[in-house]
Amino acid sequence: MTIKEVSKRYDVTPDTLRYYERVGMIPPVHRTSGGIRDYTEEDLNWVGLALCMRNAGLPVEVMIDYLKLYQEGDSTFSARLQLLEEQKEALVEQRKSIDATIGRLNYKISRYEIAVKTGELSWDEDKNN
Amino acid sequence: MTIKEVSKRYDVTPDTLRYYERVGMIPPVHRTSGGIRDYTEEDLNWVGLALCMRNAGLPVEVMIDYLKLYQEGDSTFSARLQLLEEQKEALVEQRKSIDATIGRLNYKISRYEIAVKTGELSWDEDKNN
DNA sequence: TCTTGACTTGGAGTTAACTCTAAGACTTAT
DNA sequence: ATAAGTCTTAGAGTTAACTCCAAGTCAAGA
Repeated sequence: MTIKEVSKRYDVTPDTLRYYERVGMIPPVHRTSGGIRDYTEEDLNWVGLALCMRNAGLPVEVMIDYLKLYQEGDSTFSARLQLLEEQKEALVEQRKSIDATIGRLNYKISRYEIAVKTGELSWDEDKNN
Repeated sequence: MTIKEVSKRYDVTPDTLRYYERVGMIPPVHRTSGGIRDYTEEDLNWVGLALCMRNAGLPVEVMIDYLKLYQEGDSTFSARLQLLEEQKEALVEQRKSIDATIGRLNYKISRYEIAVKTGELSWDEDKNN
């Protein structure tokens, strides 16, 4: 599969795919005899994992570290487990922040819905309008 | 309340507080006669709102736009409502990405827990280790 | 074979959000 | 009243994560 096709399938630019490979977020991608990238299923799985992590907001550095451990072989199982647990915890924390903000936005939205109807914003002990 | 105290209360640097004010994420903060920042309750509420938004990952630009609308007065109620709804939707989407990644991490974690015990990683139809 | 368009690389440029620096003003304790 | 420490500003510097560019290579059609 060409870089163009992969970029369409995952909705990401070819530049980003080359960047991920260059910095070591994914292993070197298979090439044709002419040196052109030809993604295998396994390459695609790595791309999918990298994008999943990035979409959730985890740093590029985390995937680089994970790939390094992976490439060092079976002796790094527990290090990989620890890395995964730490990143999961970071995401759980991030989800808490998001939920808190959604709650705050919901409150404001309900007040603005009324404000739009009545023409005035009701009094609020918490003055963040 | 001094910038130092505010920075401790919200666990953020004084530089960041000045930056938020400078770019217009929060209104100008009250000053002493000598020109030194002296945060009022209302100033603190704005700081709290700005940090809440930023912690959830919303861009600085969003808070700047919101404050501009706020400062334009009552004629912007519906624009503010729309902005808040859009940002809430963005957060709901972001939470979905996070949940998907947590799910993927949980699966990997469970496999690595076994791998650490047995010394080998069980076969996986999806090859992202 | 020649042209056209996509691919390659190394390296430079961009954007967002801080973060730091320098030079000077304010405040507090002696 | 003076020294030490904190505050002020404008503006430069940093970091993460792309994103773009130039010069050249490769592949497919006329």
